Parts: sequence; structure tokens; C-alpha cells
Amino acid sequence: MTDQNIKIAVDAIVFGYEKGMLYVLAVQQRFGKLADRWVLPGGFILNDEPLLMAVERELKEEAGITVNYLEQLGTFGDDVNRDERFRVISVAYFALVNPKNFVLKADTDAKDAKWFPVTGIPQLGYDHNEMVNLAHQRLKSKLTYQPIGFDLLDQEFLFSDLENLYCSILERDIDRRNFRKKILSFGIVTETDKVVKIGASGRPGKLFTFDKEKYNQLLKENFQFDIRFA
Amino acid sequence: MTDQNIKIAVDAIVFGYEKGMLYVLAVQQRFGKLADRWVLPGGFILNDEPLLMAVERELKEEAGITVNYLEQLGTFGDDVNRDERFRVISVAYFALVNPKNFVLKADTDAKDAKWFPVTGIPQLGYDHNEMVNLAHQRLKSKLTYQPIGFDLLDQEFLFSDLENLYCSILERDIDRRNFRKKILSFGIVTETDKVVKIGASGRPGKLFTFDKEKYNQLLKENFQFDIRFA
DNA sequence: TAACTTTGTGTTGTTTTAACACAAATTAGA
DNA sequence: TCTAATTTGTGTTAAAACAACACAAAGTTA
Repeated sequence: MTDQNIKIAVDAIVFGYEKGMLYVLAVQQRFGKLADRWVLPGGFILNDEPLLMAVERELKEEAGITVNYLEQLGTFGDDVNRDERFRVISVAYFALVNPKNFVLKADTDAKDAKWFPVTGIPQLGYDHNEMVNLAHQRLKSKLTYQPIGFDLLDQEFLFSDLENLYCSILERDIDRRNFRKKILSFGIVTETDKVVKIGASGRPGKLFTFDKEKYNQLLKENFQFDIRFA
Repeated sequence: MTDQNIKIAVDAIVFGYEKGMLYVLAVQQRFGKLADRWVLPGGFILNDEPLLMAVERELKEEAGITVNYLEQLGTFGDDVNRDERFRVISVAYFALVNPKNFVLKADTDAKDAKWFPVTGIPQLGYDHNEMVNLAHQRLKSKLTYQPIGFDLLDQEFLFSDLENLYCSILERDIDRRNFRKKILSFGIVTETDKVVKIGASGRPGKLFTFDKEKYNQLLKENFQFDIRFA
């Protein structure tokens, strides 16, 4: 069975959130059969390179970013005719980043890198749209049982930012008071003493931070983050 | 990047349940560096073979079984020195089967195939113990939010069978009355009119079946299976 | 026939969730 | 500078879900 003619790639579905909108990062291919087509950032792994490292490298190379959260999503390999020369199997990774932290810059293989709103993703090369859909579902469900929303926000945020993030990603209304009560009851979000006004008008609000250490500590005591409410 | 020297394999973590005990299927290698060592069933995929098919083929070949449930678990590939000739990346699959339905028979590459209790799994080759641990966690958590326990039981089962399955896999006590109430409230478990006594003594019980069609129908109506209770 | 085993069944107090409104701090504009 | 508009901040209550709990019925074994 060593006559296998298959190559392994990694691809990343990177989500970014800004002003109530959820975005996915795509890059425009410079070379190859799909030159000029938009695809997910990614590429072939090196012989002695761990998978996670390969993703991080590609994200750095193709878009100039370092993500806040990264986990394996799944492996896609049944698109046998993706490339003429050999079959390609791709390990897809799910990633979260705060777009404000970076200026996208396409470096090596990529001609351009761009944020697309999840609601308006163009037809991507390969089976990348399928990957995006799966990742999007993963984001939605994970938001309810793991505190990953914070990886999309600034380190210091208004409570309304967090609330809007949940509303817009989960696409439903949330009772502001119940939401606040629930989140605060976990004890993993800390109120700072900074008060700011960000929007055009309205009462200034306090800034909050996510206390990751507290969360990790609670995890050991069998704490279960869970936001499923009206 | 086409000088990649990496081969792709699939491996399966197959769980079986019988009389209150949870088992994992392992096979004994006949050839190669790890001859005689126990490993998970699996092997290299063929050039034009979808991943899922490869797993099913290997399970058939190496142990003579067809599983009830099969899903991708994750891809393991950082054990760069698993094989001297090339790096191997393995896509692990999570599977459930009712051991009663099959007689294990090692066919081609495997010298033997055997059920090991999860509590007493020997040291397996490669990074297979790590895969088993991850799969075991997946089983435990999935049991609470997806009705997969039925794939481990006979088609017709006593309520106490289901209850014992949950108790033993989740390793905790369950209130028999609350459990029954909750499960029945979903409406996905149907009472048959058959009454049997199976154990040595005691009052005979009714047999139940899992109504998969009803479940699929409920899924469309946003039903959420969920068993998390005392 | 008495002791043992397993199935089957309801009620109640406690906890969690859902629904709901108004005052305080600020800006914008008349 | 006053009024309208905007955003933050805060408690209560009714309804639903959950947890805890015991005893009778149907069979087997000794």
C-alpha cells in the first residue's frame, strides 16, 4: 500500500467579528489551476511539520495573521479530482481572530487576502464552501457551551458588545437582563473600573474582561459554561 | 511542495457494550515492525477510495464487522517517526456496534481481533491509546446530547438495559424514575407489546425500541435530545 | 410460603428559566 | 438650555424543569 499518490494539505476557516458582522477570511490564489479564485488560506504541509504548525505558518504567510483560537474541524478528502496530478486530502481548522488586531497582507502564494461576510461568501475553490458551512455551524453550537466568543472581541469590551455578538451569530433575540445575569453568575467575566462611551450617544458603559485563568480553574471543578436561553 | 513523503491511513475506535461493560476492538498485527502488537483496526487508504469507505473496508477485512454508527473523530499526524519509510497521518473514526451481532474474525493483515474492556486496554502501537482516550470522551459526552446509546444495544431492549448503559458508561448513578420519565417524554422510544424476563429472576419487563424515524422527524422541528440529570 | 429480585409508577419541594419596565447618563438637535 | 433620543444598568414573579424519594406487582429461588 505504499503506492499511495495522495498529498496532504491544511486549510483554515478563520472567523472575524466586527460591528455586528461575522466574516470569513479568504485568499486569492496567485498560481495554479485556480489562479485568481478565492479559496481558504492553507496549503501543503511539510514532511516534518506538525499539522497545527502548518496552519499557523500558512496563515502567517498568506494573510499575515496569528489567530486567537485554533482547533481541528475535520478532514476532507473525498474530492478525488481536486488536482490532476494527485489526490489531495485536507485537514480543515477552525479559527477565531479579532480583525482589528491585524492588517491583512497577502505574502507568498496569495495575491490578495480579504474578509467576506458569512452571508455573502463567493463560490470558493475546491470543497471550501462545504468547509465554511461546517465551521459556521461549529461556531454557532460552540458559542453556547464554550466561552469562545471572547476570542472574537477586544480584550476589554462592553457588555453590549458581548450581547450583540451572541445575538448576531446565533441569529436570535436575547433578553439583555437575563443574559447579563447568567454570564455574570459564572464569575468568569470581570468588571474593570474603566467607563467609556463608544457609540454616538447614550450612557457610557463599563468595560469588562474575560478571566481566562478563572475559567480554567473552574473547569477543574467540573464547571460547565452554558448559554442556552430565550 | 510535491515532494511530500507522507501516507494516509484510517483507524477506527469501535466501541461495543455487553452486560454493563464497555469494550474497544483491537487487532493484532501480523506483519511489519509491530508484528504481534495490538493496534486499532485500520490501514492505508486506496488512491481513489473515500475515507469512510476505507474504514468500512478495513473493519470488514480485519475483524469481519459492520458498524451501526460511524463518524470522524479527528486526524492524528504529529507522530512523525511512526514509520521509518515515511510519515503517516491517520484519520481516526469513532464507531459503535453491538458485539452480539458479530463473531470477530481476523482476516487479511490481522492475526487476531479481540474486544478489550475500556478499563483494561493494553499499550497499543502508534498513538492509538491517545485516540482511544479521545474517543472515549467523545462517547461520554455524545451520549448526553445524541441518542447514540441505542446503537450499542439490541434493537429491542429493556428499559433497564438502557439505564445500565448510561450508568456504566457515564460512571454515575441515575434515578431510575426520572430517567424513564425523561426518555419517554421525548417520544422517540416505543414500547412494544413483548414482555420478557431475561435475568435470573425478577418481574418480567416490556421490550422497547428506538424510533429513529420519529427522531429524525423531531430533529427537523428543532428537537434537542438531552440527558443531563442526577 | 417466605425471602429475594427486578419492573413499574407519582408527588413534592427546590432550582432554573422566561418574561417583563423603568430610571440614569449621556448626546443631538431644536 | 431644554427636549427627545440613545444606551446602560437593575429586580421580581410566574412557569417550567429538575431532584429526591418509596412502595406495590410479578416473577424466581430456597
